[in-house]
Amino acid sequence: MTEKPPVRARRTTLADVAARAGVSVPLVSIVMRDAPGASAATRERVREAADELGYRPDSRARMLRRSRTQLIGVVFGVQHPFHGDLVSGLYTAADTAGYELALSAVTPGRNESRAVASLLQDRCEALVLLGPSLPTTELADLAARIPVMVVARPVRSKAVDVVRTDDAAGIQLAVDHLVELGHYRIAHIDGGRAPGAAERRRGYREALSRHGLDEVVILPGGLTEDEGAEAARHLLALSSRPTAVTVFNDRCATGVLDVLHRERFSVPGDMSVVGFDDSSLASLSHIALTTVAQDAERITTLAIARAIARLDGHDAPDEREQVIAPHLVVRSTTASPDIEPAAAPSRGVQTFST
Amino acid sequence: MTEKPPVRARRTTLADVAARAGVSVPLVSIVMRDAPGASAATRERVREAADELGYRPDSRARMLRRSRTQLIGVVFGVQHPFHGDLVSGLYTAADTAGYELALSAVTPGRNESRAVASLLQDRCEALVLLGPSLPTTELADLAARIPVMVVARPVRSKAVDVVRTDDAAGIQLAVDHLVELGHYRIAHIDGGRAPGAAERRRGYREALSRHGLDEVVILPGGLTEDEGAEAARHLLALSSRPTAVTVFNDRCATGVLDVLHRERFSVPGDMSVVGFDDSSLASLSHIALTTVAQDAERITTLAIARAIARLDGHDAPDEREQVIAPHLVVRSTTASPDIEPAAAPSRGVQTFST
DNA sequence: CAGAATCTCTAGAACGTTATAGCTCAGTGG
DNA sequence: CCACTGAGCTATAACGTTCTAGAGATTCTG
Repeated sequence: MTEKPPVRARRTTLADVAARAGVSVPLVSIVMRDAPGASAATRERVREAADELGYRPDSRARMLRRSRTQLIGVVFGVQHPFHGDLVSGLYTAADTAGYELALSAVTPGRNESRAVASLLQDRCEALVLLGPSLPTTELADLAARIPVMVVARPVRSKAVDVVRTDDAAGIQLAVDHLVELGHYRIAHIDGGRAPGAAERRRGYREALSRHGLDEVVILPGGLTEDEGAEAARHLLALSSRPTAVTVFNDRCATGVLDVLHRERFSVPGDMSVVGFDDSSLASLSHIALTTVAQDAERITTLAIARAIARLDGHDAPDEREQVIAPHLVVRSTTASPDIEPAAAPSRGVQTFST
Repeated sequence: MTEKPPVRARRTTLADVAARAGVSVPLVSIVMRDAPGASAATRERVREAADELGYRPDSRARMLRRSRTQLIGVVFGVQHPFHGDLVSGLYTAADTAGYELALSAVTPGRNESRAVASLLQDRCEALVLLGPSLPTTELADLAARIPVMVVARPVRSKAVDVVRTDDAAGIQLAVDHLVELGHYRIAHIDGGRAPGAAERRRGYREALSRHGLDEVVILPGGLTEDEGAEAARHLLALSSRPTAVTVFNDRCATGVLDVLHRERFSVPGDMSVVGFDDSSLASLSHIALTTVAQDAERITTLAIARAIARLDGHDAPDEREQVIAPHLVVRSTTASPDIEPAAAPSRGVQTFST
């Protein structure tokens, strides 16, 4: 019995610290929580003992004892770059409100139902779902058990709260910008069945009609670079070619840009391009995509605030769906259609190649 | 006292199920865990009661009572796309081994220390750190408390386990491929202080000398598209221009490609480019980057297996550092340098622009 | 100086689960 | 008829924390 392989010394607990400091267990708890009820001298002594033993509170036991777990569950897609921005924002919002976050990822081998189930086992008090693809009925069922915040997807059910960008207004900003520059043949590359795509399509139509333009050109696109590239080829094949295009998102727009470059079109000389998301892609200096920025910070702040309001019993029905205004970030892929770029070797090449 | 605002019905517990089924609490526990010690008839009855009440086990209480939490903590960067692949792999590996994962993200406002601290509070049994930037001493301190697996970064300390790709071998694969195609002026764009960069640099040097090539060209690069673009401009300005280049990672390589296209260079006609990571970027049809693929599935499987081995008390010192062989994915950005592409309008343009 | 208020601390119970030990009852073998 | 076995179930005690109630000491108040 000289060797005990997995000896794994028991974690130090409040009881260990209490014994070392010569006080009771609850008093140590009081000190560790900075709760009132201990003298300064004792606090000092207890803290010292805790440090010496390397004490770390056990959040499982803590949450078990408290009625409130102060835990908000987040379901996010591990592939989607914009979810990264949202998760960052959620962390800071939750932190300032004194809540913790429990992350549960959706991966190719782990669907949303599993992700949600694990968060329910962890006894989260509320759930934040980023761009969920669960059917509305399941979302409603879930919301019967626990407050549910859906981010970046419109949901018809009244059971769940929604925080999302005003997609229609975003595209309208883009069209306004293009019209102001002098464009009047403006196309839209679509996101298909993706969350928000229908709204953006609608915004495009409305903006055009508001400006008295009737040449509606909607091309099937998608969420990825490949789908954008495909759409761009169709765009260039049109008989009366538009001078500008609004694209469902930045990834898709990057695919469009790539095809334009390969086909020797100058951007923005021959074609202005506007994306959507203001993802890290867009701000890259060699892409410099003009794009519609979603206010991730505001979205996440509101989602957390609303979740906490629900937990506190404040149900404001008028805030069930919060639609956040986006803003336009103008970079280098948009310009007036009639101005010939001063030093644009590509312009000549385009003439050469057509 | 007619209204109780946050009434929030208490979760159903084992006791509720037990009362409904007319049995004791421990028996319900036995049934829910599929443990031996209950008759088939009783199991049926208990399960029925549990379903009716919508019972969900409380993982906090469960983990508190068990000595083992069966929980592995993962620290990952929310920005880094490759971490997404790794997280996916970790989920499936942990799942098949009967472990749960606790995710903790590193964001601009949440550093690695905080991410680790929160996992320690959750009483994870082991930690998996993806490409951590913590100093070696802190990693060693951490490893004194809990088994630590470092993924995708070489660490000198013997305290932590490491699972990583053989970066040097990866670049050597790339160089071998290029030499085979007939290249002999091959440059390398560097990753600076990034994890793995030093190894890749070394692999480049060794591969060149193995092939008897002495024209070592190492250009400062980085992890991002912008840094790749910058490096590409330096590359093109070289007096005796290389015909091929190996780049630190795919993002950086994308920046290189973009500058090459803008400057009217044909890829692979005028310049072959090889990336590293086989990220989703590389496989996009309009980029089609030849690249060195890291075996994410194998890396994650080994990391989980090793963590569990540690927990079971098996410490195999010879497996402290596991170096995984990468493989080359050949796409369309590499070709022989002397073959003029058949239909390459850009070739003429390049001549035109130089 | 009595009584009240305040401060500092402790005892004990509780959160929801599971491990351990023990109970009951049928069946079995001597 | 008794001891024994084993299956099926229950009582009790933990896990580590925090809440409630209250004890003892000190200070304040009139």
